[in-house]
Amino acid sequence: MDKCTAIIHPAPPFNFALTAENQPYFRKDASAPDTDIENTGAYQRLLHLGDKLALATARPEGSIASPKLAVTIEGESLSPPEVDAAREQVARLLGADQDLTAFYGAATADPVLADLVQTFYGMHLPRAISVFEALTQAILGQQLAATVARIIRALLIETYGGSKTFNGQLHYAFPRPEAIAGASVDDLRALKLSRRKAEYLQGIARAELDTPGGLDGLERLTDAEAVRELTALRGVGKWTAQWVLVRALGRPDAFPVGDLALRRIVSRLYFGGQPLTDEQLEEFSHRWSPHRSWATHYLFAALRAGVGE
DNA sequence: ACCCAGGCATTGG
DNA sequence: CCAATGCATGGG
Repeated sequence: MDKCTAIIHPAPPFNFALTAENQPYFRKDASAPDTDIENTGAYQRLLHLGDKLALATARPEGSIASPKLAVTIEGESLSPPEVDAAREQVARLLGADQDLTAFYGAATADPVLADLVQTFYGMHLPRAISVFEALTQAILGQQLAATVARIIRALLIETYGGSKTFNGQLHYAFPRPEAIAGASVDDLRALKLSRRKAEYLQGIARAELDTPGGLDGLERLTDAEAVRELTALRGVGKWTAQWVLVRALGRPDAFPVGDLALRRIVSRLYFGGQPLTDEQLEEFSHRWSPHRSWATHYLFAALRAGVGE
C-alpha cells in the first residue's frame, strides 16, 4: 500500500471548513452526516483512478489569506500520474482554483451580499467529479427532504459504489455509470427510489455511456447549449440543468429559477418577506450577473445558517 | 393528525 | 394553462 502526499495551493481567500462542508463524502456509517469536518478536520473521498480505488485526504494548512492543502493519497502501487490525477480531483472537489475577487468586488455594491461575503469570507464553491455525478445527485435530491435524500443516496452508494477499507474505516466511491445502467429498475426501487426516478437514473447512466466522451463533453458548450442538451434528458428540467451548470461545469452565472428555498431567502433578505414569483426573481437576479452562481451559493449558505430568520 | 420539504414528467380537467 | 400525483421520512 502506497501513501503519497501532494500540496494544493488554493486561490486565496480560501476557507477550508466553509467550503468542504458543502461537499459530501461517503463512509460506512448510516447515521453519519454528509461531512464531519469538525471531527476529523479533513476532507476525505475514495476516488476512481482508472480501475484502482484510492483514498484522498485533504487537510488545511496555512491561513485563509495564505492557504495550503496537504493532500494524502493512499492506494495500491500508485504511479506519479495517478497521484497527480487524484490531486487534480481533490482540487476540483474543493474549488481550489476559483478566484473570488471579482465576485467580492461586485458584492460591495449589494448590501445583503456584502454582509454575506463578510460572514462566509473565503467560501469556495465545491464541484462534483463529473456531470454524471452531479446529475445523479440532483435527481436523488429532487423534492425530497434532505434527510430522506441522504438515506437514499447512502443506499445507492453502498450498493453500487466501489468500496475499500483504510485504517479500519470503510469508504465508498461514487457509483460508476456501468453499475447503475446494469441494475434493473426493480433493483433501484429496492433502494426506496420511485419507479420514475429509477428510470431517470438509468437514462442518465446510459447517456453517460452512450455519449462519445461522456457527458463531461458539455464542458465545451455555452451555458444555453448545455442547458438544451441537459433538459433533453428525461428527469432533467430547468432547475436541474442550472444546478449542473454550477456544480459540475463550474459556470459562474447560472441561476436555478424555480428553487423554492432560494425564492424564500431572497424574499426575506431583499423584499421584507413579500412573496416573489419566479419571473420577478429571474429579473431581480440580473443585478448579480455575471456572478449569479456565486450569489446563489452565498444566499444558500445564509439560508442554512438561519440568517434573516 | 396533518403538512411540508432546494422537482419533474405525466395525466386529466 | 392549471392541478394532482408519485417517490419517503422526520419534525413542526
